[in-house]
Amino acid sequence: MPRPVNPKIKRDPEKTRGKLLRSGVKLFSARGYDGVSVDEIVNQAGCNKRMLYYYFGNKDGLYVEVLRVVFAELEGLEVEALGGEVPTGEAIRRILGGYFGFLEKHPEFVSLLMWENLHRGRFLDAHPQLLTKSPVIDRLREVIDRARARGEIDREVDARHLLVLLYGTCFIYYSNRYTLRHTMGLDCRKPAVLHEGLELARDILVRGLLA
Amino acid sequence: MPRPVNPKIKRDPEKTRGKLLRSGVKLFSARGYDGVSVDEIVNQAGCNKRMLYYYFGNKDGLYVEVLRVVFAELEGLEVEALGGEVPTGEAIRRILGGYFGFLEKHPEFVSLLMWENLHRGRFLDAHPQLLTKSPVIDRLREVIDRARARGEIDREVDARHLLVLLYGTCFIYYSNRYTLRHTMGLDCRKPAVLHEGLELARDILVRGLLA
Amino acid sequence: MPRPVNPKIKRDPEKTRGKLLRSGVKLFSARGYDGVSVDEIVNQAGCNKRMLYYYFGNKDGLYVEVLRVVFAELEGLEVEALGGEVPTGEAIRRILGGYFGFLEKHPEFVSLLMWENLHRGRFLDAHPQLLTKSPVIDRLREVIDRARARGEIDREVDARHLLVLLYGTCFIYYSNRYTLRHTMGLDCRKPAVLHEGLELARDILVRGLLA
Amino acid sequence: MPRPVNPKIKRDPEKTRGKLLRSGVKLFSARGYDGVSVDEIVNQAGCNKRMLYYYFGNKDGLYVEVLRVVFAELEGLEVEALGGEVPTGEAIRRILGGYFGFLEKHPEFVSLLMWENLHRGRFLDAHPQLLTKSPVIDRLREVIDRARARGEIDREVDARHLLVLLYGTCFIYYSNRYTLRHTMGLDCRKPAVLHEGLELARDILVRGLLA
DNA sequence: AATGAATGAGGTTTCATTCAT
DNA sequence: GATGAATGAAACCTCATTCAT
Repeated sequence: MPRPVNPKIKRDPEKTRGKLLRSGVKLFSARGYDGVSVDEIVNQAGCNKRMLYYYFGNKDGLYVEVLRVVFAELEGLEVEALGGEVPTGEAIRRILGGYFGFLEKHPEFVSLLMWENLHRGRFLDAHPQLLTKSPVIDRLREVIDRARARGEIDREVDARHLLVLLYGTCFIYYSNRYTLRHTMGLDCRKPAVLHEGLELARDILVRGLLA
Repeated sequence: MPRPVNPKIKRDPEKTRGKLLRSGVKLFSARGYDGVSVDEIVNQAGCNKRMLYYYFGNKDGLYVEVLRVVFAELEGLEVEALGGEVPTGEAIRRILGGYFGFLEKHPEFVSLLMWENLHRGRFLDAHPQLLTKSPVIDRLREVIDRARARGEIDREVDARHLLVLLYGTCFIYYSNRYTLRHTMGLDCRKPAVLHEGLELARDILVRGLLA
Repeated sequence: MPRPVNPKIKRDPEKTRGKLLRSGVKLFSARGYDGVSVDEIVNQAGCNKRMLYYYFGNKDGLYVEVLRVVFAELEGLEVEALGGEVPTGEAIRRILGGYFGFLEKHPEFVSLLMWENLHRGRFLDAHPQLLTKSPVIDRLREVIDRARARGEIDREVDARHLLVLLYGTCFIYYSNRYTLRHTMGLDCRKPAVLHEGLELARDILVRGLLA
Repeated sequence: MPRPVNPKIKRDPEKTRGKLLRSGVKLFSARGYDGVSVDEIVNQAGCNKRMLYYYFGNKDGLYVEVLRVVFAELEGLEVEALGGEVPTGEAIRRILGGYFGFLEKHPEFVSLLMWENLHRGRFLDAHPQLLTKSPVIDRLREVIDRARARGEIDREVDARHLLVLLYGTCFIYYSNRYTLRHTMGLDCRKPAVLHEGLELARDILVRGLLA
């Protein structure tokens, strides 16, 4: 009598590795490197503790992979929409809208970026390829150049600093979500509040650049 | 007969408490709640471990005191400069300059605020008085009202969102110091870079508001 | 009603440290650094695991202290008996007897010396003061000089190599106790066997030196 | 129809087994049973961990095979040179020279013998055939008998103890290589030092036996 | 007010071994 | 004959906290 094929596939390397990685993303972004124990990660992943070391070497190794995966989400930030004949104001509006949308959709990105800054770039310095130069900068520089050629902008504008201005305007709504409630009385979990912030930023920054 | 006061006071409660508090500020801001051990704090403070429990109850207690002390530094943020007849543009310029100056002088404030946001306001929720509403908001509202009355501003502007815009513009240069190096190629430790950022922000935001 | 004085003294630092040290001597000599776990040591010492780290820093720290204590037993090896007017042959006999007696009384010394040699002097290189130059060498050199002056020895004899010869003759009976049973059929646990070895060594080495 | 033999043999059982064995010899002799992990052995052997269990059952099994191989090297110790008409003094000189040469050429033998003694013959007791009685003893007994018959030796000499004396004299230079540097100031890695030791031993032991 | 000694739980990592293919 | 995946136990060490003085 032939032994029936076991329907439970027990050995599935990619699945185990993937579950560990997803648990890592979730927990590390929520509580930071020091706030998460290896035990918690493997419990959440539903696998043996030894497997983490098998696939990632150690806790650091998993953390680096988590950063790699989450920071790679940046590639999903559309930048093509800036090319060609887009009017300058519209370009600025699109960048701001793009950042708000991206940060809204990727809270783990916000958190991990903050953890990394608090750790003084501890892991980024060891693995510089994890976070590369933003491709938006070059597009923004083109936008600025075109606008200056057309006379819409009447002075020199450093694309890097302008981008930081745009980015910081959006980032604060997600990074400081909890303290803004206390200091500004704004509940940044409400879509309406975020929308108000985005629209004010669009209004002022477009005017300010083109004035 | 009263015991004569020993001129050599060996026990100096305030000194010990103060040293613990300063060690806590330094270490908690640098490495966060989970990244610091009680042993490290008392070693840095040069006192016995038991003293921490004597003065602050436990690790949490010290942490809360650290937040209290550091967040209280906000009171040093001069806001009087906005009163009276300051022109609108100048007011915006002063707020931006004030934030840059404050964040530059209080790196522990930046860090602890970030830790607290990453912890979803864990300690702030339990101790709401640690971080109160910014007094700048009301001053800014007055500035806006005056400007609208004079016709310098031709639309409704929410003071809270405007302040977030101003604040976020400054905060990003300190909170994301390490990742901006990778993504924007900006070294925010250099005074010149910070100065460029401040001036661009002043230029664009003043124009944008008054346009 | 006054609370009676607790007769059980619970806090006795020197006792705890001492028990840890004695457990270390016993276990490390019996099974080597790698063969013993911290848990075993503290169980044997009857104290908490944390105490080992409190008193010795880590496993290495305890091991070094163990070496220090056991190697210091060498100081008990009497060397005064060689001074003065002792005849040359008697001096050699005394050294051999002294070594046999010492090794017999200090089996942990034999073991730890062997472990250390197998580890290529790993700990000794880091702590050279643990094992200093044998004071017997100088005494033996005097013995040789006197004997040469008297004409009892008719050639140059290097005291260092002569001492190794004496020492090796004794040491092998303790270091190779288990394999000598297989290769030579000698049970070195029996006092009679050791006595035979000592007497043959005395006979041959005294004759050989003075011939 | 017979399946044609594949000329490219990918599976080479003896090669894998041999590599594991050589890795075992190298690592076990250098760091002892407890100091080596199965992972290290298979990494050094360049094969899969499962292979160790396939060929040797478990870690113990490999260790026993390692002892077998290394202890079998003893057979290479020439003893024929003692036969026949060799003068007594020359026989002693040859045994000493033979031991020095053998120990020099087989450092793993020295180490594994020491590990085994430190483990109180743990593996030898379970596998007594690993280390058999030295054939040199019988030859030495013949030498002694002949010498006594010729009147060169004027007293009873136990061949076993004499051989331990010869052996211990040589062994100490290799077993205690590291501690002799500290206690005697002798660097036993230098050929000149070993040569001095051998010659002094020859001088004294031949004289002492024949006196 | 201040201290050194002590604790149990939990931290990260490595161990020898076996499973399923 | 050979492999990568998986496991539970145990390794060394650190944690926040409390006790007895």
